[in-house]
Amino acid sequence: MKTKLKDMIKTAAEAAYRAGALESDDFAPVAIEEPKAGAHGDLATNFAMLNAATQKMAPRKIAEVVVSYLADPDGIIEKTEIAGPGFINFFLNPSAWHPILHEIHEQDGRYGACDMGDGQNIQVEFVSANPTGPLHVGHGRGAVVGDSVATILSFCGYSVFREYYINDSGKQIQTLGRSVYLRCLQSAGRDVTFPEDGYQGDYIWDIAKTLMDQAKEWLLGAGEDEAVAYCAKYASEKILGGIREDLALLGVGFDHWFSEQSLYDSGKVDAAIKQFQTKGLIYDSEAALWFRTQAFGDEKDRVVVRQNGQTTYFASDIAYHRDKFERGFDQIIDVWGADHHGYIPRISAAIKASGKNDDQFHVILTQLVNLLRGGIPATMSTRAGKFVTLREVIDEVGCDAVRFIFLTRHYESQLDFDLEVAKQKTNDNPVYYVQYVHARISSIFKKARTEKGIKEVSGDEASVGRLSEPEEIALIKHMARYPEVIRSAAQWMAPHRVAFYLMDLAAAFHAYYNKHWVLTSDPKLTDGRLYLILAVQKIIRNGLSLLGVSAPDTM
RNA sequence: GCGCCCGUAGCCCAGUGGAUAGGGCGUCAGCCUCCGGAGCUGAAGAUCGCAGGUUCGAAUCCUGCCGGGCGUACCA
Repeated sequence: MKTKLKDMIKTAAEAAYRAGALESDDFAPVAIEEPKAGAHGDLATNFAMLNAATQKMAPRKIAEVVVSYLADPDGIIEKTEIAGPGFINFFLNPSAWHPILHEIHEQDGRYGACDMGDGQNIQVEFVSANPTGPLHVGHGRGAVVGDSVATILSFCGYSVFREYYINDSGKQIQTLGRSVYLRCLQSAGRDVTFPEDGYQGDYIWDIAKTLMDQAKEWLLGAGEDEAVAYCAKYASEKILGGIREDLALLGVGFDHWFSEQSLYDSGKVDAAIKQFQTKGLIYDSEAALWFRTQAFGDEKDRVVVRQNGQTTYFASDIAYHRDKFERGFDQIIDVWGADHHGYIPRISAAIKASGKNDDQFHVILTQLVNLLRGGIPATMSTRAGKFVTLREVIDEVGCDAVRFIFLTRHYESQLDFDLEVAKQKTNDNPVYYVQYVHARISSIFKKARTEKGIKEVSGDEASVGRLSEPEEIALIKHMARYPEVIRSAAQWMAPHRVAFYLMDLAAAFHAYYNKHWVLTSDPKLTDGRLYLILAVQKIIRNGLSLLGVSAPDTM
């Protein structure tokens, strides 16, 4: 509808210029918006104001000229008004909105999709939590945001690849192995001290017990290095398996789980360091190797190989991000917790040093999550010892509610996640409000079939033409907005826009439902209304699927 | 100190330079003879942190300040 009107305005302005009524044909792009106040019409444009300078005319005068040259072959405009500083307000015929319904039904699950991405290969790397402990609720936020962004981008024509980077190498895995090993020794009654930097959680005890059941003799007899290495491998695989399960429960899956260790095994870390060394981007100082990140905008240079000869996490990350581009991705998106934001300049520097443009690299920083129970911080858990795990939250609250709560805030605002609120089935927790629309419509159709004997909905002109109630037109107008909401959600990588849209649509539906009867004694009117609410249901289902939330037929 | 994010009604949050700043919770007053009340209608409630600036127009852009969070490793 907006594009249609846009074209009409552009055509009118050009016609006015040819007729000599306007001074310049250098027009600003036409922007159409929906006025907040109904008295300002269905749609409006600030076209006249934007062009006041180039036309050297008063905005209201320009508006008059444009309106007088406006052609409306389809008769969609009921009337126009010039208002305020020079807005042109359009009041449309209600019937002008009817074709939207056919569009929705024809495109069905693809309604709102677009080809914005033009098939570009885009990689979304998210979660990537170290396999040294269970996921917590903050990881859950990154998982849900990353997953939903990926789904939306895919819906908008990008070829999306989801990836999880496993930090299965280096110091923290060593520490994990040592922690497990020491717990094994302790459980065998050996008097060993457990270091402060070891992993304290109860899950380490659980793993140690399992290991002792399986290989007690070997563990206690083997050399320490060998035993620690074995424990590290066993524990990290075990924990990673748990992480996969937790994410699956959240409806999050990946195309590839990328091993950090594989970068070392294939020599890609060494290769990256060597190549940057020959380019003079890595230098030797104080017995360590430094990357010249400062030359690319970082506040200081960063170490890639430490004095002790070990590479840093940054070294493998350089290799990893190079590898991403070598695999042919046009765009890469990293979803990180906000506590890693200081890492952006150095990764960005590494990418620029590799000859890539850093506008091909985008970081989504999800702000931290405060877990509460009834308003009180719920940092302590009865089971896991240290913190409440993501798994416990999903088990208690449910996947749909967890996802929706994460997606009803912009990822850049901090989030208080209250377990008590998340379990409530009130409008404090709007996932149910939206799902309820879907279930309610299913229920109406069930009733239509069983009690009215209605087999199918025709949606022909005679029935759709009966849709003239203000609430009906409001619903269709709302649904007409859906495609641009999706586009903006993709453009800004902001799934919360979809969530808020769905809540608004749900409100419009509930209001309609409360005021008007769908299953009337008039078959044509009933058919039109069923056609209308079926469209609403499709969009609710469509939108929820972009958020990874289910659309139940009964609740 | 420096860097990043956030300050919008009692509380939680939307808001793409546009007209009278929107929802939800909570509060108050109402709505079921019949499609699911996990619903609807109405009311009260805001100096958009503060002060400047940019322009026809600023919650939105710029500068400074004040709050809060996070970061500032040869940790990950």
